[in-house]
Amino acid sequence: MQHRQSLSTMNPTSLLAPHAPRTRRSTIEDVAAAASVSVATVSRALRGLPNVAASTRARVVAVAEALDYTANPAASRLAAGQTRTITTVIPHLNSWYFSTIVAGTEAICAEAGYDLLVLGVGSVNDLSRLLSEAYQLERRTDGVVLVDVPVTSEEVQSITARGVAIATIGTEVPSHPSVRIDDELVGRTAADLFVSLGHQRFGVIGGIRCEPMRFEAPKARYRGFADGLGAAGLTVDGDMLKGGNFSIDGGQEAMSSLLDHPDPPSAVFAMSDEMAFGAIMEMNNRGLVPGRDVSIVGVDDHEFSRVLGLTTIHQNVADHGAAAARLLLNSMQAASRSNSDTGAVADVVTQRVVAPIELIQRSTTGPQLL
Amino acid sequence: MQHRQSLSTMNPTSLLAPHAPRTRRSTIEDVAAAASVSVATVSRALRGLPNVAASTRARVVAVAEALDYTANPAASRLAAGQTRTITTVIPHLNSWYFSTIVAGTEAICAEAGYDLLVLGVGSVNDLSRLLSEAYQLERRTDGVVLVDVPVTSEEVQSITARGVAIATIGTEVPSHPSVRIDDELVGRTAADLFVSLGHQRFGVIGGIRCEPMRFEAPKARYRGFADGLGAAGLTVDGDMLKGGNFSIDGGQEAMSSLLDHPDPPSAVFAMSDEMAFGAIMEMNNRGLVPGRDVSIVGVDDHEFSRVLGLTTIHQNVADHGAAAARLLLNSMQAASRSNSDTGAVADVVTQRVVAPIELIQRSTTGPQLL
DNA sequence: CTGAAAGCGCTAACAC
DNA sequence: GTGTTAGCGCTTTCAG
Repeated sequence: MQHRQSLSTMNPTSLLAPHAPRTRRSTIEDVAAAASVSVATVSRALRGLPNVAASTRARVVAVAEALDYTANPAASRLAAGQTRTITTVIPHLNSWYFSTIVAGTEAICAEAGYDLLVLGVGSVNDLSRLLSEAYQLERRTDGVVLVDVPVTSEEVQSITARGVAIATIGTEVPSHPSVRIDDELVGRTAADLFVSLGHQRFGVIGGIRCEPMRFEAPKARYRGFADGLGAAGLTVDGDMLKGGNFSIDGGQEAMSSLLDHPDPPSAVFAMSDEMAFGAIMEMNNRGLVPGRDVSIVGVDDHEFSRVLGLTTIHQNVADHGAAAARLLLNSMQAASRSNSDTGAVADVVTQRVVAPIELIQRSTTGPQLL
Repeated sequence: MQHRQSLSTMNPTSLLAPHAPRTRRSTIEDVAAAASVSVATVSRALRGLPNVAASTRARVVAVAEALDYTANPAASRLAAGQTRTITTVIPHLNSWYFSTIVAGTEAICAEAGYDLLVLGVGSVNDLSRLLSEAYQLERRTDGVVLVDVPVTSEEVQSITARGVAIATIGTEVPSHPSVRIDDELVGRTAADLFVSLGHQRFGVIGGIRCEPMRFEAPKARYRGFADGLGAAGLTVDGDMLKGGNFSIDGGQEAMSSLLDHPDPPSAVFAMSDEMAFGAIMEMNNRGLVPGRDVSIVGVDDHEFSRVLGLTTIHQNVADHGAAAARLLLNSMQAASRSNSDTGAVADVVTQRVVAPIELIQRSTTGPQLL
């Protein structure tokens, strides 16, 4: 299969491979020829490497532009062993929280010239598929953003051993960049609010249910909530903690069982807005008015929260996605520098950012009556 | 840089390229050697091509499995000119409608062993970036799913000319597979509902605003709505059609101006649930009760619609994403077959599916009072 | 049905 | 600073 020759000797489209482009693309050789330099120089010039005379670089860049030349990604990947692709690994795609994160990540990747691969890991098996040798993670991506996916240190090991960079959102893993919020503070904020409103009987809708609780966030939020109440001499009953599965339906069921309790709560802390929505639905069904009969606070500041007037603890989710992408890119860059540098690389690689949160009071919280 | 040799003569990790994997991967040559066949045979066997003895194939497959071998995607891409990647092109990532579609598409791609690239095209310029020669669309993807992105036939031309397959969602382009709903029927359904409830004064919240209306759906929905009313001898005032931008805020503003009208509507057709949510917010602000003071119907059956009790016209968005992915995959397959076949390929390539819709009555619609 | 060999388009030593 | 050259790991003619 000799493209060049067939192109010059016969109908160019006749015998090409099934999916071959119908239009001839310029290659690095074309640019080299047109700029009267070697392909190596073109490669260096275009990638901004040192060891290229400014004048040469300018000429090469100009020629490349004129020829609409860009390196064939497959070829660079094969030759360099890098993919210029990063991958977001997410539990569900169809939830506001996750898709907003992806949006933030996508923006940064696009800006940096990286492709973004999206990988849903609904069940735990999916993660192991990703980690299996056969999947060839390192040949598909230079780095992964793990979004609220719990990983063991062996799993992290197995990823880094392949030369794939890691950043996490919502969780932290040792010696890798991460962005998260202070989940204990989230819980404490909710508690403080309820305490200040004079509530005394509390319910919590968390994430726990059947699943062996591998997620840290719910635990931390609960801890913060209990601590906050404790500071005011108050407590939550163990049986007032219900699992809501971070879904609307789960939130509704949890609220239902909370309200069925002989001594129901006057204030409910839902660990996500979506669960709070379900809880509010259940209140409506029972003719209860949020903020009057029962107060409820959520977490996230989902775009619909203001529609319902939900009091919530805001976090800037899109920013988290973007920030994690930036950290990941930085760490990859630092890692590659470290190979040429002499030894000790600064731990820019291990930045942990704890993003701010903010209580947004709307109408679903009010003072304890009677 | 001779990997093989350095590996056998020295510390394997010492002189590798910066990002080279730390663990040696098996290559097609390893498999060939272990199975005592040529690399060509391995390649054929593993890809299920004909011209391989069943016994040979079985042996090769077994060996490959034992060695955890999978082809290096970059190498296959370079050699074959196919990427085994498909790309979803979407206006916004952070909206329920779009992210749900992506979720559906992702599932199918994963199943088929394709990678899924996500490309946001917020503004129109982004589309032209994708189409620019320099972006090398065909070297990044084998096919694109255009989700509600309006394209001219020149743009379609430019994509197919590169050998990239196309499928669309929400729109149709000549001779390419698509999945959409019957937008006129959507409008008519809304109209019929209002008519049956005895309403006479109508408002419409559509997508139009400043932007030159390139989108077809809003137009078709409006047409259907007007037709449906017409069949009952009713009409919509031209100044009762407001642009809501398909966003919550837009819906709220639109509703606000509708209600400010001297003779406000008793029934409002919002072309998306999200706009309906904004509209309901505005009603709440004014102390109006949806379904009693003003009826409103949305489109989509967004997951929050049931929280608000919104009457809406349901469409199965996740299915649309999956269906489009399947059609795209099929058409790509058909296209590659057509190169080896003699002539005429069936027009499986051009399937258009019109997905069903369903009216879901909840509490935001009620009979006309007084 | 199978093997040999020529690329795909680029990057990275290594020499000059 | 720049050119030469040897691969990266696969696919695909072309012979047999």
